[in-house]
Amino acid sequence: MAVAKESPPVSPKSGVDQEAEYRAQTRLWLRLLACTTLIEGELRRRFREEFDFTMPRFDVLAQLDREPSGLVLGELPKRLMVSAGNLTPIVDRLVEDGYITRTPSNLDRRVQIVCMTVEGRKAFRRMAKSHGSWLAELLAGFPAGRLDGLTSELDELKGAVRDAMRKP
Amino acid sequence: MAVAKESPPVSPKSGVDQEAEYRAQTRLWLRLLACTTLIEGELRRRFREEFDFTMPRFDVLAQLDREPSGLVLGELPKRLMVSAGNLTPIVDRLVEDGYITRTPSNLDRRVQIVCMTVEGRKAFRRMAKSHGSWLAELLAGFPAGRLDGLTSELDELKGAVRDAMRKP
DNA sequence: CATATTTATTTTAAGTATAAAGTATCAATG
DNA sequence: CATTGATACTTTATACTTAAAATAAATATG
Repeated sequence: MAVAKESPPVSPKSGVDQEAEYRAQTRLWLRLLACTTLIEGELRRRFREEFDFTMPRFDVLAQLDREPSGLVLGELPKRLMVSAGNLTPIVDRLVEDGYITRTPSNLDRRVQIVCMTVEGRKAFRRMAKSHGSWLAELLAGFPAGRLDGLTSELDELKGAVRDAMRKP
Repeated sequence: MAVAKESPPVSPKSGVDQEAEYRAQTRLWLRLLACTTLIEGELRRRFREEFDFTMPRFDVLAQLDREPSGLVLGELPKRLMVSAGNLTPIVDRLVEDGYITRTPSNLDRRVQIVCMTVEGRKAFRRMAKSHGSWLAELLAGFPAGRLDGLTSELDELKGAVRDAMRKP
C-alpha cells in the first residue's frame, strides 16, 4: 500500500521537487552561516577584550601546543585552512611577542621550524581555558544529549561537501 | 530498574560529566566552523572566478533585491550582521560600478537611501542563479530528506546562543 | 533658544583573507 | 655541472573585518 505516494527513488527530479530542494539547501546554508558568525563574533570579541588576542593567533598556538618539538611552518596553512601568505605576518607577530620561535632548518634552508616558547605555552593554556568556558556558556542552552548527534550530522555534511569539491 | 545508572536530573554536574560536555561542545564548534569555512571558501572562489564579485557585495544586492523602493542604509548592517564602518566602502564600490544608487533622504539629511538599479537587478539575478546551483552541487551528497531536520537543529542552536548572549 | 544627547554615517587603525607574483633553495636531469 | 623544475616561504595588491573616533544632523532638555 501507499505505492502512489512514494517519490521516485532516482533522478530526474520534477521541477517542483528540485525547487523545494534548492530552497531547503539555501535555508540550511544560511542557518549554518548564521550560527558560525554568531559564535565566532562573540568568541573573537571576548578574546580581544580579555586577552587582546585574535583567533587566528590563538589557532596557531593551539596547533603548536600539541607539538613539543615544533612544527614545520608549511604544516600550519594545511591544518588551519589558511593561505600561506596570510600566515607570515601572523607568525611574525607571535615571534615578535615572544610566544613562539622560528628557526631555519639545518637540513633544508628553505624550511622554517616554529615552536612554542615556555611563556607562549603558559599564555595559551590560560586562553584555552577561557575559550572552553565561553563556548560552554554560549552552548549551555542546547541540550547536551544532542551535541554528538548534531556533530555527526555536520560531519556527514562536511564529507559530502568535500566529495563534491574533489570530483570536478 | 536501572536506577543507579541514571544521572542526576539537575546540576551540579560531576567533574567528569562536565569535562565530557566541554569536549562535545568543542567538537561541535569545530565541526560547525569547518563546514562553514569549506562552503564559504568554495562559494567565494566561484564568485570571484565567474563574476569577479565578492560575497559581501552579493549579500548587499540580495537584501536590496527584495526592496523595490530601496532601503535605509542603516538597515543593511543590522540585516547582514556586518558593522556599519565595514559597509561604507562596499556600498561605495557598488554605487561606483552602477549596481545601486545612494540618495540622501529629504526628511532627514543624515539618512541615505540605497536602491538597486535596473542593471544591478539584472546582474544580481544572474549571480543568484549560479549561487543556487553551486550550493546544490556542493550539498548534493547530503540526503535531501534530512536537510530540514538539520536546519531545525541549527535553528535551535542559534536560538540558544542568542539567549546566552542576551542574558549577561 | 542654547546646550546636551542621540542617531546616522564616515574615517581611521590594526588585523585578516586570498591570489598571484617573486625569491631562494633544493633536487633531478642531461 | 648547468639547466630545469619543484618546493618553501614572502611580498604585493586588493578587499573585508571590527572597534573606536570623528563628523554631522536631528531631537530633547533646561
